[in-house]
Amino acid sequence: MKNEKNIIAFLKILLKKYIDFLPKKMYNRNDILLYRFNNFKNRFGVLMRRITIEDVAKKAGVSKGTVSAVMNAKKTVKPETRDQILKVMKELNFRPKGVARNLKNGTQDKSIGIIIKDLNYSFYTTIATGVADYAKTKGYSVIVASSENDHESEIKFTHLFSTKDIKGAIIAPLVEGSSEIEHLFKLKMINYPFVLLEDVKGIQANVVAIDNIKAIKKAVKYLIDGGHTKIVHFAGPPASSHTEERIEGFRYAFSESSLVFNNDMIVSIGSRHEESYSNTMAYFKSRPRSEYPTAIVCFNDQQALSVITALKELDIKVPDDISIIGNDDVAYAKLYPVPLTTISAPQYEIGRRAAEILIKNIESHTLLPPERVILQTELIIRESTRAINKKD
Amino acid sequence: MKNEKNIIAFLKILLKKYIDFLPKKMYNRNDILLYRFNNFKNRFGVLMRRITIEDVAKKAGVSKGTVSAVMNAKKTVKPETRDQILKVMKELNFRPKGVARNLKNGTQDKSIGIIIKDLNYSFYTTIATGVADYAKTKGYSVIVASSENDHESEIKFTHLFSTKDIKGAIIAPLVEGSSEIEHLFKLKMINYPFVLLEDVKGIQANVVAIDNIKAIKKAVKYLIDGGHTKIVHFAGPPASSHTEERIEGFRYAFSESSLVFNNDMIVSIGSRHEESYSNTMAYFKSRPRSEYPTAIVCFNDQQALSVITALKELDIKVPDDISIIGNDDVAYAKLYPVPLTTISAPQYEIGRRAAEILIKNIESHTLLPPERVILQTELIIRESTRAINKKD
DNA sequence: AATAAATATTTAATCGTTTCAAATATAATA
DNA sequence: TATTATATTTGAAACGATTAAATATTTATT
Repeated sequence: MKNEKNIIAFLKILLKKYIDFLPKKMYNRNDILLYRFNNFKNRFGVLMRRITIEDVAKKAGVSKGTVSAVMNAKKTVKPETRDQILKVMKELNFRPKGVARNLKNGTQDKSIGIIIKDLNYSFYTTIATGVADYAKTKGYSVIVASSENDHESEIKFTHLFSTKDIKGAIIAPLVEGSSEIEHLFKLKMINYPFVLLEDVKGIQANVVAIDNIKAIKKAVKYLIDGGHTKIVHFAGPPASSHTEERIEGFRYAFSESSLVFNNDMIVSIGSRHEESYSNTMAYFKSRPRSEYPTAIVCFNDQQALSVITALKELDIKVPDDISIIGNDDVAYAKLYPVPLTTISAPQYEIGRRAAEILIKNIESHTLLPPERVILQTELIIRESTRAINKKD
Repeated sequence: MKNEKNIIAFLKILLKKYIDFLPKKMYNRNDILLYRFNNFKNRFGVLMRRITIEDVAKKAGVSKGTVSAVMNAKKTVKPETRDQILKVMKELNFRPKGVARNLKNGTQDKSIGIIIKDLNYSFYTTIATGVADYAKTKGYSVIVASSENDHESEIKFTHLFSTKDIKGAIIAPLVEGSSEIEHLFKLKMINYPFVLLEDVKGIQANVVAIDNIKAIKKAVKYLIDGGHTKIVHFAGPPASSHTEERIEGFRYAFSESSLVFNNDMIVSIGSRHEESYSNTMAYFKSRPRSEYPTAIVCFNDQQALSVITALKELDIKVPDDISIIGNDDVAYAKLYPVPLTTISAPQYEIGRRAAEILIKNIESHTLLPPERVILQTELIIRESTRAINKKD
């Protein structure tokens, strides 16, 4: 207490010096102080004792038990006592610590988490929906975390889940280069149940994934059978194993045909709209019409839409001049300006299966051996592709 | 222990009776037992003592401290001891309780939660992205929960967040009828910081929202100024206050014009694709061409797309026959078959502001008075609307 | 006024880890 | 062998609430 006063005094001095760093007059003087105080505390680890139920009890002149009773809406508390306690709680801005509340009689609520890569990409949110629907039938709530393709975030979330008594996690892992997977090993050590949505080299774990390689092979074969010879792949973001596998599938398809693969057929254009749009523009502007491909296999539907938009701009007709194949079959792919030929992944099913395995593991008393489920994709033919019959 | 054996014996009997309910031979005999056991336990509340660090310590012949050291990767543990402990942990399938781990030295990680209504609706995921981006600058992680328009889920999630030491929550509240808001009062009682994304009658809290009424008024006025007289509003899902406010705005717009409003102008068609598509079909098939409206103000862009799709099917031209206005300005609205005229809501900004207020509250030592922020929208005119000059 | 019954409050044990000073074992050195 | 340094392990005290049992207080009943 006394120490706290000293710190405040000290801070007042600091404030005079650093007042200009404050966010524009959003706070009144008092709040400025507290705001700074918090910042300072966080930055320099000056610990301020947390307000506990005991403080409230003392100030209100009752026992901890009574305060607890108020918080839990027990009807045994006399109204006047109750009011007094509530008042003190407000005054002290008392925030009971959730974990402590649940320590004694382990919380009832069952919940699992899913870590996806991109919150605004329907591929992942559809998976999450599959997870949520299945989980609900088993009485579990689902919370979603998105790493937004940041490996550090992924680590943070695995830690968060496992320390907050979220019972298990489904993870779309970021596998970059030789990939840091220490956090996954940590989970394994504490027997924390989890399911991966992509294979991760070096770790034995439950996996539910799609067969990207076969998927792309199918798409390429369809184009080759349709008479296409000048085919390219517009690849996705570098750090993704989806990107890698799709490239591999593309390459692989050629080994089974009479055409030969070469590296110029892989064009990395990303999948964010602005990025892939401008990369597409650049690609076509930098080469003569005679060198245009007749077909493009896109990384995903989102990217395909950007490509189609760019092509329209360039006055290249789809599919007359160039055929386009997407990937994912998102909900609105059939509504594109040109209804999109694409590879449909069973996103919802992925989520469902992953949730199923996860919950089985959560509820098992013994450590279960890892499972591996690979789901197949389907080529959905719409209007963005056409066969070429005249060889040129 | 002995009791546990009895239960297993009892279960064996039960099993004989209910063996047919088991999932198709996925488990070996032993697992079947455990699987059923868990089910049984959950269903009838037979509590099986949880495996604790003490069990591990005892079985491994060491103290709790040593086991803890292993779990926390301290380097002071002799390798053989470590291995032995890890082995026992696996054998017992020991899962340390997260909350207990964090009890002593309050977890470092700072996290906030957001409860949205629909994980697959970009309006909300964009808000969440705004939240996440701002939160990140303050060192907070964000987890997302989606109520999927289920009020019970919303309640569950508020409880989940507050008891898992998620530091605060941003909530897109479901306000149905006279609305159950007890859970929000509970949060207030424990001074749990939260921000609402819509006004909720009867509760004083932080709110960051958009001005739906003004938004729709603007849209309707634009149509009326363009000479439209037969305007209808395709309303959204019933339980949403967005739906209500938009209807109100629509109605209100007429009171400021020379046209008169009547209830037939409000058509409830929902916002899920299948639903709004078929409702649109039904709407037009059930009336003669002469009674078609010349303009439709849609609940949101998603719905607008379904409507446009249906109209195409019916061979009604947009905007030549009917003008369409959306709502939200989602990322792909400009790429629609007919680039969509729509009302742009500052989704990202909503998220940012909400996060800002939330974190300010979290970090304040005193209880701050509630804030209310109403953000304005903008009418984005594209190609799905046109003016009518000939009066008919 | 005495007693019983109903209400309200306190006390003390408890949840399952982590922490860290002290104890002990082991290895290195004189 | 005794001494010192180093490596391991132990064990009790936290952490911050909840809860059942014990106690105190008020109200009702005779």
